[in-house]
Formats: sequence, C-alpha cells, structure tokens
Amino acid sequence: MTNSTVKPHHHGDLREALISSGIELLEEGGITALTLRKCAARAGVSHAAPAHHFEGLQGLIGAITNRGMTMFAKAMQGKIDATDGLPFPTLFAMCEGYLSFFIENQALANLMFNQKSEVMTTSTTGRSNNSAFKILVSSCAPFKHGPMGHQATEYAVWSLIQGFSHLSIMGQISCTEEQPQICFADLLSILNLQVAD
Amino acid sequence: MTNSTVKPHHHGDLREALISSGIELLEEGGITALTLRKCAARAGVSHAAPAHHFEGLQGLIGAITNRGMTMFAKAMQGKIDATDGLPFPTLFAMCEGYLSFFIENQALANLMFNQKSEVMTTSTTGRSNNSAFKILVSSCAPFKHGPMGHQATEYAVWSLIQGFSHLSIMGQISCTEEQPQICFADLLSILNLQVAD
DNA sequence: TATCAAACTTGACAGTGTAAAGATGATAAA
DNA sequence: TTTATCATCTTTACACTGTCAAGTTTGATA
Repeated sequence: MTNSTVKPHHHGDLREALISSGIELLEEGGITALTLRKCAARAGVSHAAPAHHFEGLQGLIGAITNRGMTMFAKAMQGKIDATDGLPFPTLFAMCEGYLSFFIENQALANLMFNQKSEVMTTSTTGRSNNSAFKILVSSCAPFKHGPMGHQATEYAVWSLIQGFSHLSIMGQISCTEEQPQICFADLLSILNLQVAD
Repeated sequence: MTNSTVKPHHHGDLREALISSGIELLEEGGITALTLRKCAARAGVSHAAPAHHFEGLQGLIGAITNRGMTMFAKAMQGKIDATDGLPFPTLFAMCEGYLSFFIENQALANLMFNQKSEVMTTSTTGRSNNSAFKILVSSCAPFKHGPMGHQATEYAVWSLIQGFSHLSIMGQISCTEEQPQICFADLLSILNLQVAD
C-alpha cells in the first residue's frame, strides 16, 4: 500500500461511515442525539471503535463540520450555477443557497456555526480550505466597495445572510415561512450595493 | 403568607441561586460546563434539588435564557440612554449594546440564541415579554421604511447585528478585534437607512 | 508461513440527567 | 403550645454518556 488511499481492514471505511451516522443522528434528534456510542452502534461497531478515528467527540464534531462545509459550499454553488452569472442574480443565488442549507440541515448548520474548528476560523489555512468562504467572497467581488474595501462588503453580506438564516431556523423571524427566500430579497435590497463600473 | 413573595424554606432562594450558578458555570467553562449537578453543588444543595424548581436541564436553560434576556435588554438600553436620542446615534447604540453583550457573555448569548424557548419566539406572548425585542423595534421606528413596511427594516438591522455578533464571537470575522464596534459602524453604513420626514 | 501494526472489542470508571421514595422544617390550623 | 400539612430538599438508584486500558482480531507485508 504505497498510494495515499488508506484501505481499512475490517469495516470498509468506518471513518466516513461514522461521520454519515453523526449527520443522520443530528438531523433526526438534534445536537443532544449526537453521541459517539450511537454513531458507533449505527455503523455497526463497538462503542469504543470511534476512538481510533477521531480524537473524542470533539474530533468527530470537527469532522462533521468539515463534511458539512463541503455540503454547504455545494448548496451555494448549485444555486449560482443556475443563474446567468450576472452580479445581482449571483449574489442572491449565493444567499439563497446559504439559507436553503440552514433550513434543510438545521442541526448541522447550527453545529457548524457554533464551532471554532479550523475551517470555521479566520486563519489563513482555514480560509484556504474553505470553499464556502471563497464563494461568498467572489459573489461580493463585482460590487462597488466603500472606503473600507471589499472586506466590509463581504462582512455586511455575510452578517446579513448569517443572521437571517440563523434567526429563521430558530423561529425568531417569520415573514413567509414557506418561502423565506422571498422575504430575504427585501432585506438584501436594503443593502446599498451597486455593480462596479 | 398571603402576599405573592414566596419565602422558601431551606435555602432562601434556590431558584435564583441556581440560575446565577448556571450563568457562572456557562461563562467559566462554556456550554459543556453547564450541568444540573454542578449548579446544585455550587448552590450548596444536593444534586436532585433543582428538579423541584425547573423541569429538568431544559427548564433551567429556559430560566437562564429569561435572565439573560433582561441582561441583554439592559445592555442595549444602557447604551441608548447615553446618547442624545437622535435616530442614528440611538440605532448605533442599540447595536453597540447588542454586540457588547455577545462579547462579554459569549456562552450565555450563544445559549440564548440557540434556544427556541417562549421569549425567543415570534409568539405574541413571547414578544410582549421580550423588552429586548421592543428596544430593537423602537430603534428602527424613526427611519423610512420600504414597500415591505417597518418589519423589513427591523429584520434587516436585526439580521445584520445578530450575524455580525455571532460571527465575531465565533472568531469567524476579524476586523478590529479590540473594538469591533468601529468595524460594525462601516457595515451599518452600507444599510440604506434614512430618517423619516 | 510468520510477523506485526492497524482496526476493533471488552471491560471498567467517573459524570451526567432523571425518577422514586424518604427526611426535614416552615407554616397554618387546632 | 401542639399538631397537621406540604413544599423543600436528600438519599438512593438506574440508564446513558465519554474516555481509558487492556486484550483480540484482521490483513498486509516480509
């Protein structure tokens, strides 16, 4: 075995199976349902098996966060790919994907954004591994930036969609429960954004 | 004892003491440090005593959320009271108090806003008991509202400051770490707000 | 075939929430 | 003052959790 793809012995690919089980449990019963022992049981292994793949529960949560981030990026990119590529439709599609991911993966989204793991941090390595963050940045790029530069635009858009998504799934905001995307469009229009020359 | 102030028998006021202990534990060791048994120990009672005052751990968390909401409202109102009362300074002060509370009570703020308890809900009774929400609404009132009315303005401001506060304490946003209020001012200026005639 | 390291199991332990039943003590009625 | 009552709190018990240590199995390699 000289290549980099590690072929496990017994289970097949326990590490990935445990992550999948974890996400399932998360969506079925929320954060309190996510336990190492239940993940192990669902993957058909003993309760101590996960210890050989993750550094405790926190390690599994970190791995789940990583998996979640690729799902998250895919959700946003999928919406963006369905547009004509113009600045405003692209920005809105990005936000649409952001919000959709939160609604369709409530517990997972909450777990991810209440985490201070590597990919969720402002660290350079975290950012370079975070394609979701890159999508956000590139969606904001075509617009005029104020005196504080592109970062202020990015943070404004990010804060707005993050806050809206979070408050929505927490039931603290209720405009149109069926289609909150429509409601968010009004909020986005309050932002003073103009396409750069 | 015909008046409404209940005088407890043994402890004095165990219920409030447990809430205080809970908030302490929360700030000292984060959400994982908040356990019924530790709260009980800190209050000097047996581990099963809390059951007579709260419906399990979830009940205690609800009570902590309520206590936290009054602290939260006080933080915002305090900043507002120090202004001249004009619309923009008042709005900014409200946001300043919002952010300050998150920074100074990270674990508590996280607990509160990851909760679907009564006060945090869009229900009428929840809203009427939530002075923090009223402060937000009144801070947004003086401004011109778009075609979607005052609610769109409120949700835009709320989402922006909630998202920014949340991402800040999670270390996912870093403009000026010492004084993030200054950074938020730039974001708030991107919002297209004008004082109504 | 023998070796050996990785993958997994077994057993144990301290914490946790929660329930049931008993003890305590403040209040109110006698 | 004495007694009865009941909310308050304690004790005991149980299932579940994360984590550790030791043993066992497995499959690739020599």
